[in-house]
Amino acid sequence: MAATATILHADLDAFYASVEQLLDPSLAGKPIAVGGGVVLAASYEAKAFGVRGGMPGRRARELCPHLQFVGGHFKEYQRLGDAAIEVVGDFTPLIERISIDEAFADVTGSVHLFGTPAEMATTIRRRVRAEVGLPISVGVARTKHLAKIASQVAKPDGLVVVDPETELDFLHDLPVEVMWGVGPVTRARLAQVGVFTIGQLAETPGRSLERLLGRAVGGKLGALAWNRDPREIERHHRAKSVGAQSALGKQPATEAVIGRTLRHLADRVATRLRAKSRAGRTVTVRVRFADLRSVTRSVTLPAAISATTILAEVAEDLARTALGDHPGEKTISLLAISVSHLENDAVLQLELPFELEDEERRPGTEKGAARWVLDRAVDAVRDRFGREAVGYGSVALGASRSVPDEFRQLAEKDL
DNA sequence: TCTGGGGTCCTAGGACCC
DNA sequence: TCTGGGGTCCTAGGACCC
Repeated sequence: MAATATILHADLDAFYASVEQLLDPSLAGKPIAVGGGVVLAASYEAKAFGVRGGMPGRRARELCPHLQFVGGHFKEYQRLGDAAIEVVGDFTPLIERISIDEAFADVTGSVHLFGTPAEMATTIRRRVRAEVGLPISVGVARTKHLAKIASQVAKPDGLVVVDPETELDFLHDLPVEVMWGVGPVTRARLAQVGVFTIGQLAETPGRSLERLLGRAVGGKLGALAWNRDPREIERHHRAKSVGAQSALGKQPATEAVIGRTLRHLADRVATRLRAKSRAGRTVTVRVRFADLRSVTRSVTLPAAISATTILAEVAEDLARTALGDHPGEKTISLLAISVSHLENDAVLQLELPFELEDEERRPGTEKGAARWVLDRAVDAVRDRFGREAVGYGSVALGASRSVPDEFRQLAEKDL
């Protein structure tokens, strides 16, 4: 018989909002939201009124007139999130952190040291509350997927252990939307064929699911409905892409607006690439129009790049192509740049041949190398004196920055 | 119910190669 | 010149997650 794994999923409750209530006890027990224009996180007291993350601030206020908005203490989120996950790390080195406020842990080999999984989970919850000051919910099960569902069911501030003997009983009464990978579209498609619970999903033939949802999603959901989840803990992932985006409200689709915004975004993306000693071959630009429809254009270069000016030029070309294909669109509401196909060691890429038509873009040529060296110099100055100390003339975008830079950094999934 | 930012994975069609 | 089959890469779009 195969050894049965035990996976634990730990998830801090209403994380940003709980941190704010911890930092300012007068907020405890009250409906609060972190954010302003958009709700980044809502306390459970606010959730009781229907306030949800991602909701426009105005809508949230309508639902909950006494809702109190608080500014985010972003550095504290990082510190306290790290501290909580470190408590989990005291029980096993096999930790997979999936965001600032949640992690999987494989505690299969830890039972001899720390007792049953239920005892470990109880201790983790008690210690996080005592040492960090925050509520955390924990799910324990044989698989990652089930552990994750268990922690959702446990919220707020609870613990759910799924006995391997009764896991299908536990799973099959739950609605399909608690599953990983079932969002609004998939939920609606399943509802159309009368599938609302995971049990009903399990009874649906695999062929039907694949026809309805596609091979990958259908196959995956069918397996998960029977709790066949082969995934193991992955301790470190490397980012596969690095990107940045900027919502613009409504702006005219002019060269000036697009150039300024893309240079700013290219600066952010390229700086982060260089900081990680990485570079990428594929550049993707997304343009969202006023009606929120969006198009993407991408190009794969013969060699990886991480220089700000080169990235900006490639991005501007792509944006021009995208807009050229939609001549009727005069207003844009968002621009984004993403770099993928990442390779290590940006320095080495300088030596590779490069065959873009434009001389200056060649990383292997003198001008390309000079740009890269200039970028590194700018990076170094910023490291010492701050990011605003020096820029490319486009960094002072400032005007409609609805989300603070600190939040952007939290959203960067790396590590 | 039209709201942010940073990501991952999948699909489908076409180009190109053997 | 038509025909078959398989594989890889690229591009565009979509669904989903935190």
